[in-house]
Amino acid sequence: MSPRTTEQFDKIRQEKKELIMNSALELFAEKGFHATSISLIAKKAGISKGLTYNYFESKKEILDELIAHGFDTIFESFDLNHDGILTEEEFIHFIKYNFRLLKENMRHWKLFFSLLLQPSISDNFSKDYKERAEPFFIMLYNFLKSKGSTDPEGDVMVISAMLEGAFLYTVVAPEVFPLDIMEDKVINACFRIISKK
Amino acid sequence: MSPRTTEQFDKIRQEKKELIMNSALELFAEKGFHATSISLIAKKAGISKGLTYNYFESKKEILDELIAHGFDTIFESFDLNHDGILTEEEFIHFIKYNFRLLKENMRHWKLFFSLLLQPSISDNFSKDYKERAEPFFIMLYNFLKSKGSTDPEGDVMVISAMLEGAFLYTVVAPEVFPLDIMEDKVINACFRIISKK
Amino acid sequence: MSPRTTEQFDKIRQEKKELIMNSALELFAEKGFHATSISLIAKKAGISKGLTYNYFESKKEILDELIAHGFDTIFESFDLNHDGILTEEEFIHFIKYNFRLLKENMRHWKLFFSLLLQPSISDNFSKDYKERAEPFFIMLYNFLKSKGSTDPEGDVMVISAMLEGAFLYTVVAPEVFPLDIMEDKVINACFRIISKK
Amino acid sequence: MSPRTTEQFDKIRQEKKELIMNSALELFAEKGFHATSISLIAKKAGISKGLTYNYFESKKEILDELIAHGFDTIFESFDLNHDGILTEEEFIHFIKYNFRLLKENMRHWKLFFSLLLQPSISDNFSKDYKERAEPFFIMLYNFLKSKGSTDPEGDVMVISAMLEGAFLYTVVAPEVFPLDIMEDKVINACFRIISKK
DNA sequence: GATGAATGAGTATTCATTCAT
DNA sequence: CATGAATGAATACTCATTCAT
Repeated sequence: MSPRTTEQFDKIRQEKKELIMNSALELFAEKGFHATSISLIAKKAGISKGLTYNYFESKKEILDELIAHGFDTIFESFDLNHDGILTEEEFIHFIKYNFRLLKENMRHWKLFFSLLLQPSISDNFSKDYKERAEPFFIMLYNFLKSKGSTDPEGDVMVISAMLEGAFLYTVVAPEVFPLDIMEDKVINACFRIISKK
Repeated sequence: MSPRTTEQFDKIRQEKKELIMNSALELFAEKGFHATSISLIAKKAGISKGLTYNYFESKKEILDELIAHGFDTIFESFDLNHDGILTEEEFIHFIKYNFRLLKENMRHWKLFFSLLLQPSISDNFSKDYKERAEPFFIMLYNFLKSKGSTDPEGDVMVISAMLEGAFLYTVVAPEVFPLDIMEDKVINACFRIISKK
Repeated sequence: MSPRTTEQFDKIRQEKKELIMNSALELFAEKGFHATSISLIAKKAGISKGLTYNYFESKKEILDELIAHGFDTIFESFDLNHDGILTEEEFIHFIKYNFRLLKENMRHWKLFFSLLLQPSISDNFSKDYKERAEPFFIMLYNFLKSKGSTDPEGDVMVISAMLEGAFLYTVVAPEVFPLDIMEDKVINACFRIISKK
Repeated sequence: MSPRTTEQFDKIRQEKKELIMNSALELFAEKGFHATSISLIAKKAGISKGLTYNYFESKKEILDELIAHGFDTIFESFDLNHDGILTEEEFIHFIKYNFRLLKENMRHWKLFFSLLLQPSISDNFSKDYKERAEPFFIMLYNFLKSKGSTDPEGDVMVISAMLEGAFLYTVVAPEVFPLDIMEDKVINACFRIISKK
């Protein structure tokens, strides 16, 4: 009977917000942004349509927060403060870590791929995405250089293309390209690319 | 006074249909199927909304014809009746040929990537796509085996992932990943993967 | 090679016009005026959409001419210039004659019933219909009076209601109410109504 | 501040649904199904177009519910559980009762007549209608037999034709065939048909 | 905070009608 | 006379968003 504390309210708000975002993420990833209606999101979240607008200004804002949150989940956690040089073991760990992130955030990735392909949906998703991915490329570049690559830039391109392609395949046709198998093959191929100069 | 001949009508129909399909392809590729309205397609084609329905039963039918036509353009021309073994030169030619196809059909590819990510838009696009791509994988498999690959299946995976990723990058961020540069890097990387056992 | 005479042209025009009207009648009777498109009428007539407008100003005009022609067919031919008194035999003939007209113009009747029920389609169909039917009622009235009816007006009402109902049933459910059987029953019932005062 | 209770919502829904159905019935009866637009229904009901779809899936569904409701109103209330034999008084009451139902549901009848004439609008309206009318015919048949009719089937036909015709006249031209007058004439005529063998 | 009724702008689609040939 | 491409207004229906309760 005692009034809830501010903290409790905040917690409830936070949880409800996440509930909505999760529902939205699943639907956006599966059906696309435009084909997903607010009604559907609300229904999936088990709340009323109107309540959605208590937490988000618009459908677009849900997407924006999903993008922001997805970036944080996928890239931020991706803590690359090693100014130093990666060993081979660390590189392997790095690739594996990325595959694990993919596995855990499949729907984010699916959404992100869609957004990359449809820039009109989210104005500067593409730009933000590139900025976020930057450290990844730098790290890869440094690693390849340290390994003696004579064309580290080109190697970054092909390796990240391979990774991106592997991710896309995994997201789109997981039954044909199982993640765990892809992972090993990709790591192995990376080393073949690196070691052969 | 006298009505147009059948040939004249056929010509008009042919041309107008292509006009509509081109407009639609560009918009579908750029904004996505759902975000593209018939009005917009008509406006881009410089015709009235109603006329669109003189040529296509529905918006979905435009997409279906685009898919069919895209498949033909991208895969059919892709004549892989080499039962024999590819030489290295032929392999290089094959990769280059694919990059050329990509270059010429950028918008088809963009559309196709989108459709792969949103299966709900076109019921069995995904299945059809896989069927069409099959010969490609077989050819690659045979080539890798002929080159003495101890894991041709795995190599097919990583190489096609690299190609797919390169295609995706090229389509999505051509300014960062220029097609011509990618092409050379990819060919080079393929050989490094192959030769190193 | 010799140019057709005016008469030939008129004949062709007349025939084509009838062709269109027949197609339209069938469709209007079956699907209703609004649910019948000009395209469909043209297709059924085996001509082009545009040509229809060479013979009729509008879809509405086709209906108007059908109504006019239907009136003529159903009522005009119905030559009741007997100022004198009908014998019983003549009355029987009269009823039979009407059933025969119904049989031969089923679709006109179907259309007319529809129009009676939807006055908005044809502005004064209802008025015209009543005017046309007037002589019929008068004749019936005179006949009943001559037969000694004490309430000829009332008898006109019930007998024409019975006829109208029989017509409606025949048009709407001919399998349950076969025309030939209805005919005998109705004639018989008329006499029972008349003779019993 | 607190949201409406379920009861409040139910009441609103109930009332608004009836409002829409009443508007639709009036328009369908007057102009026909195809000539009545959703806009018009909404305007007549004093609500927005969109709201209509909050209550009905489609225009067709409005019609279906009107038919179902009309059947219930016209036939269900029509309690003919007399397994026994009707007296003449009961028969008179029965006819009068039917005229009263007609009077109270004029628009339903008008709509139903239209639907009978255009089976394409509602797939099995005709079948359902016949099923619903069945008990009526059986009752009439039994009554006529009990009165010593030598051709009860034929008498059912002509009497129901007369009733149907009277209904149609009343619906279509109430000013020429006033319901109350028709009623007496019809009852009277029925007895003349029956008593005369 | 929570509900769902209500709105209005937008979307795909149809169709009577026009018109160049 | 004849064709069918072309138009534009209308129609059924959807959906993000607002708001009274």
